[in-house]
Amino acid sequence: MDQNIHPSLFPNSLAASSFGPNMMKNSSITNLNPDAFTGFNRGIDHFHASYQNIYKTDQRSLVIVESDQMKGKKKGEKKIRKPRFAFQTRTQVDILDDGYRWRKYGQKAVKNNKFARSYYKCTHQGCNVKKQVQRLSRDEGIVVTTYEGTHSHPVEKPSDNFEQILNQMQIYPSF
DNA sequence: CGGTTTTGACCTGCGC
DNA sequence: GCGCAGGTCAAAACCG
Repeated sequence: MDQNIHPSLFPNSLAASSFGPNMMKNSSITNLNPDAFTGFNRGIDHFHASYQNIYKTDQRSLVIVESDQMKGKKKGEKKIRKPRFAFQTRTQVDILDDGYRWRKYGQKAVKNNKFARSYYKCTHQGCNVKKQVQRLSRDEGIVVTTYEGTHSHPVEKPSDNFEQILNQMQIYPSF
């Protein structure tokens, strides 16, 4: 699997639109630690991640992954390539409020993981953005959130900024 | 009552 | 083809 470090903070606008613009404020690169990917990759290696960055904000660590999707696609070119972004968060809270409204539509047990993965869809009409949330069993303090698709509408709760989101998290010693 | 969560069934891709 | 793993559906339960 490729493990190229992507040079830019956010390669394109998709990241910001997926996470919500407010979530990106106050983020900055302060550390890069490839070792942190080991457990992360084990969890979602079927995504064929090609770019991986670690972002640290305050005491909490975030991982941003831009990934290819559907490496082996069929001859019919009907498959649309949707970008997927994942980040991992050191938190004890599973539900991270990113400003969008989500409806849970599934939950599956993951192999080699004692925690289940949850599947969510954006409830806005006509917006088929999905996300999935999964806690690593090798490090219960880490939650991986994966976004797929781009929101076709503005954030529903613009008042929520990144600081408020961080306030929901528990401070852990990083790495 | 309407929207959301839960949960087992169903589907699909992939490796053997 | 079969079985496994991941992803989705949908009916029932839940909840404000």
